[in-house]
Amino acid sequence: MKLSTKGRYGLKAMYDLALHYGNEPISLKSIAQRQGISEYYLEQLMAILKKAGLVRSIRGAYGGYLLSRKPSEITVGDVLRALEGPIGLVDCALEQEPIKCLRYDNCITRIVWEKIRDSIIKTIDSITLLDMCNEGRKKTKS
Amino acid sequence: MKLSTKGRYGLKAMYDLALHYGNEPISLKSIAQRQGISEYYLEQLMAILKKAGLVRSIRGAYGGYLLSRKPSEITVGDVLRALEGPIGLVDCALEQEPIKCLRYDNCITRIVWEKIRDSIIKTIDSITLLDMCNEGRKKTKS
DNA sequence: CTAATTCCTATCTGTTTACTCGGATTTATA
DNA sequence: TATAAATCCGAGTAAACAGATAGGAATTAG
Repeated sequence: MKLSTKGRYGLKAMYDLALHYGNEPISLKSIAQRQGISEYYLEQLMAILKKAGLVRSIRGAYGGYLLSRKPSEITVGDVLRALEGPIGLVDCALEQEPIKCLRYDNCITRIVWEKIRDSIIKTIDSITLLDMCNEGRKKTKS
Repeated sequence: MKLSTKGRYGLKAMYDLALHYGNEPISLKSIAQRQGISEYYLEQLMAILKKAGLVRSIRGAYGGYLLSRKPSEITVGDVLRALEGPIGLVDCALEQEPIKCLRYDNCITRIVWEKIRDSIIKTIDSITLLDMCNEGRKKTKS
């Protein structure tokens, strides 16, 4: 039941961008260094996030990445869906286009997976990048 | 964010055993056939469930497996923990013995993973095998 | 004694993950 | 305009893992 590094690293990177929201674009290299991630690998994740419309990029010297919306308007769910695909612990209980096996209609375990999925969705859709930034500020104060 | 077949198949098997609770032991072969699972593979899962104390076995002809407690006293969480290990989407946010990286104390994303984990835990610990049986009865009636 | 069954351990194969690399393109600035 | 700093793009790879298979020993009801 583990998340891949896509989701893990991706949220770190998005949080990093959120902390710098409003300033100049942030380079891949600096994000990778701060967050302890392989730069080359992160590059691929940013491409996915860009395609999903969560970040935009500026090429060339002094270029980098920016959030394409305010931190308050990007949820953890947005990030995870972009990187990990539709939410769900099993293919027959994905939030979108569940893959129906032969036993689909009579399957009781499926109902369990759907309940778990819904609790995950409720949580990830309720946390924004801004929430995370505020949480971070609380920490450094104390 | 996918569950392995351990958890998937394991819960199916446990549900199957719950449906037959109170009767003679159920053979691996019959569970595998009803649930559409490889018999040999299921064997390994049952060994894990047995070691975890969730089922007991009777060897020899006409032997098989039985729940070691009443369906009302076994939760989905019990089954998943036995088969998948401590709950958590990332190693630094496991419910038991989280693996602390260097950034552990200052890591904000970790807090997110913990919230998701807690919502999963709340759900899986609130559903028992009996609940699943009742759900199944509802379905066949309608 | 026989057939049915669990128990135990080992092995295999395909897929996925996480990462690396090389080079093309863009662009701010000196 | 030259240069360095970036993003962009596609390919390749090693290790880990999932899922399954197999063979044979031990147990037991009939």
